[in-house]
Amino acid sequence: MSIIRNFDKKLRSVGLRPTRQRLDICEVLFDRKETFHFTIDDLRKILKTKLHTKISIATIYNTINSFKHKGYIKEISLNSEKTYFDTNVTNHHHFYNETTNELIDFHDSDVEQLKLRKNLPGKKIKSIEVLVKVANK
Amino acid sequence: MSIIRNFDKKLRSVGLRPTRQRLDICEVLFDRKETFHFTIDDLRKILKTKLHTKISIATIYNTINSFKHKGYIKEISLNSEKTYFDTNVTNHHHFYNETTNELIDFHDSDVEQLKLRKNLPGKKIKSIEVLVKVANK
DNA sequence: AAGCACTTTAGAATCGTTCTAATATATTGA
DNA sequence: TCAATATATTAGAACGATTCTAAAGTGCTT
Repeated sequence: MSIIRNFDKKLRSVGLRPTRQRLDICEVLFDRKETFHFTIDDLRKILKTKLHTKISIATIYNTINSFKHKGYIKEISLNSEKTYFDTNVTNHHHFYNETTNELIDFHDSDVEQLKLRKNLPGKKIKSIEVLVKVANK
Repeated sequence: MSIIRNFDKKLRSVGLRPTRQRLDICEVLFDRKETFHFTIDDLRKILKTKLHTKISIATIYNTINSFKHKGYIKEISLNSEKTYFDTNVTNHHHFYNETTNELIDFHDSDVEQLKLRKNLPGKKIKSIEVLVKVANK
């Protein structure tokens, strides 16, 4: 059972046709052990240089937006010029290195007791994200 | 001692000349009891409709960027099309209502034990921000 | 009041992202 | 297998927030 086959299923199961472009993007995003943080431009460069595949910028945006809506990736809440995405969709948080623009994961278990004392009546909590900004000493 | 006088001092103390434009912007941002969350466009509208003052968009951006660098306001880490600023520069966090795009403060004391177990050698922590995304039920 | 530094301004430029509508590809059903 | 239909891709235009440019205006010092 090839990886391609898996991605094929992964796409079909959420109603997306497994096109060459989407399979290539899956390969970059999901064929790896570690969490992957990326911008659209990062992804575009990897597709070009590592996979030698040319996908139009519109398709890259379309695909990434689909994947986000389907829950395969998530957008990181962070104010930078570019939007960062994360292939790790589990509950976790980030260090953001302002010197290098690098993102590093940390897990719920790395924070003590993230319990809110305040609640908002009539609202439901969608997510809780912690962002720790750091700089090189 | 007028408010204008105070803003005059506030500006001079960080090396900014108290121009009409900057004083008008100070009035909108700082002449209020509550925390103020705003986008550039919010500010522009208030200047126009409430103060009946016309300030070029370039000046609004320049001033807000100066105020940010001087520590009089801060930018909120949040991925939305527009950048949000906050006149509350103390340690605190935000609820972001995705239904209404509204921001609501909550304080350090509203979160239990925000202590990190993980640390990054060779880095210094600049800020810790918690963002709780909510939606209307 | 003159001179200099700083500030404001309109409009152009930039850049990330989305839109458009024409072309191509995948899927379905006969 | 071969249309017919639905979905996807694409180049390039458009958009929108923000920054840049360089010319004109203002505030401050002497």
